[in-house]
Amino acid sequence: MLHVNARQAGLLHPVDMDAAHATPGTAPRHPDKPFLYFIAPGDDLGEELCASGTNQRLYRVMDGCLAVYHLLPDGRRQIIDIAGPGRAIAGLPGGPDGHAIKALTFTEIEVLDAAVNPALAAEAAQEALVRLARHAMLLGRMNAAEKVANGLLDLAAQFPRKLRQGHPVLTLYLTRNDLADWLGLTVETVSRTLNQFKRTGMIDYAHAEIVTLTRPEQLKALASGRPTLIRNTRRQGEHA
Amino acid sequence: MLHVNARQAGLLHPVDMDAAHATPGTAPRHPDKPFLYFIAPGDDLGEELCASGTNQRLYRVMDGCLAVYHLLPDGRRQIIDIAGPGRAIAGLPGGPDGHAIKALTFTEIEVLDAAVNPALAAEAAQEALVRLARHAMLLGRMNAAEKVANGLLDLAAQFPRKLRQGHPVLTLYLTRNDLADWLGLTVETVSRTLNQFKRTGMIDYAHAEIVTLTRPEQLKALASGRPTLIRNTRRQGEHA
DNA sequence: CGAAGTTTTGACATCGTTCAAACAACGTGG
DNA sequence: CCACGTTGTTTGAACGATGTCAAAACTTCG
Repeated sequence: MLHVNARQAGLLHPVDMDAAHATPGTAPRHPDKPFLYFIAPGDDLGEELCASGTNQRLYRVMDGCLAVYHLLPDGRRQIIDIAGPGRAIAGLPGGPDGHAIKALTFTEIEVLDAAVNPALAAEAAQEALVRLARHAMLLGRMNAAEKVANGLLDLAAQFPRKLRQGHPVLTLYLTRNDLADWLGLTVETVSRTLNQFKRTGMIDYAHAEIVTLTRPEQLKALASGRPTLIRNTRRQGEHA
Repeated sequence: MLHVNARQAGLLHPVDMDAAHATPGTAPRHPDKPFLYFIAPGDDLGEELCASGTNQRLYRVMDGCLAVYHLLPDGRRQIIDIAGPGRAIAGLPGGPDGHAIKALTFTEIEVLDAAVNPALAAEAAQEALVRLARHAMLLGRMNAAEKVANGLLDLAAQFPRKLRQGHPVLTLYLTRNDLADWLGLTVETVSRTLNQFKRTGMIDYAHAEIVTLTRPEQLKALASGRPTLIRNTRRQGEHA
């Protein structure tokens, strides 16, 4: 039997393996019409798919998980956004400033031409902007615990989830490494923070990739950036 | 005689003081037509100006400098973008996720309705997205020196500048505090980094707000995130 | 001159990174 | 079914970059 681990299969979302294994990189046959596409975990949406010439592409995630990221010549990586089912993201025209997009699990996307769907394109840009601005706040002004709390809540909101004993259960399509590159931390710090959350009872997990949010309210309090009652001494970026 | 310091007046850009002092917050009389507007340093573009009802506003900076920022309930601030002459930025509809915009010097803007200029709106959104993505990389994956180098080069590119002895001269409309909130650092670190750049001859300044880039190439090298020849040991966010 | 705000500098603390190693999960090939 | 390699996660110990706190030096301006 073919083994597929929780992260890849998503547990909640079994996929058609044959379709998922279709080689990516093949240009859609009818670029003007919606086109369904399957991507395997780890695969990049290549240049061909990302932007063909001048006309900008739009991707709607039907199922699975995409990561939009940038690389430094150096090798450092920053994941700009994580997109789950329902999200539409724009493939910026390539070049040095063009971002790359990668699937974190078996993912089904709909490929559209931005010129054909200006309204959807505008909406996608708007949402990306709002999310990125929030993320900049996170990257520039939050500490490790706040970052991880925000990350978990974002993922919980984006990915369909079951309740287990009344608590939201979340399948992480991101590895600790992905989380680190998304939240501007290192793998070790992410791991330590998650384990700290587990010890204090805010979350729970047996397998690294399946997390139960046992105290979402506490996570929300941490994530919100509200002043803590217990004397918040922080000064970084503080304004009267 | 009226005294105006270098930061406020911009030295290179004398402004009509009477016009500049016009009280902000007054709604444009013809929202559908381009409308010129003057803002004094420190003034926020209020709700009235930022977004009137459902129709989104667009601002084109004619002269001066705007900062787009977010606040945490906490008081922490993150400046999302700095916009100089020529830049067009969108005023997102208010609400908890709506950003605030503030003038850092006497600033003249043109107020447009996004619905009336969809092309310009799309272009502004696109540029904002590209810049924000770059900034996320900076915030999440760069050290203090790289951040400051990038900040200086960005400002040098955005603001009209003279050459002094062949070197670009830059008027900082941002205080050290603004720089810190933009780059995800503290005032002290910004100050120390700038002084370090001065000591090593990459930049020079007598007044804190007028900076000469004496070795732009070195700044660019620092800012680029290229692996240094002298054994770069960094590992954070690194990928083969 | 004196008050207020900004920048700089120093001493010290700390959070997050670095480095190293053990551990766990998974898949492959014998 | 088991040994083994690979990849991801966890943990510990030490270090260091950057934040924090405090105060002095400047600048601006009344």
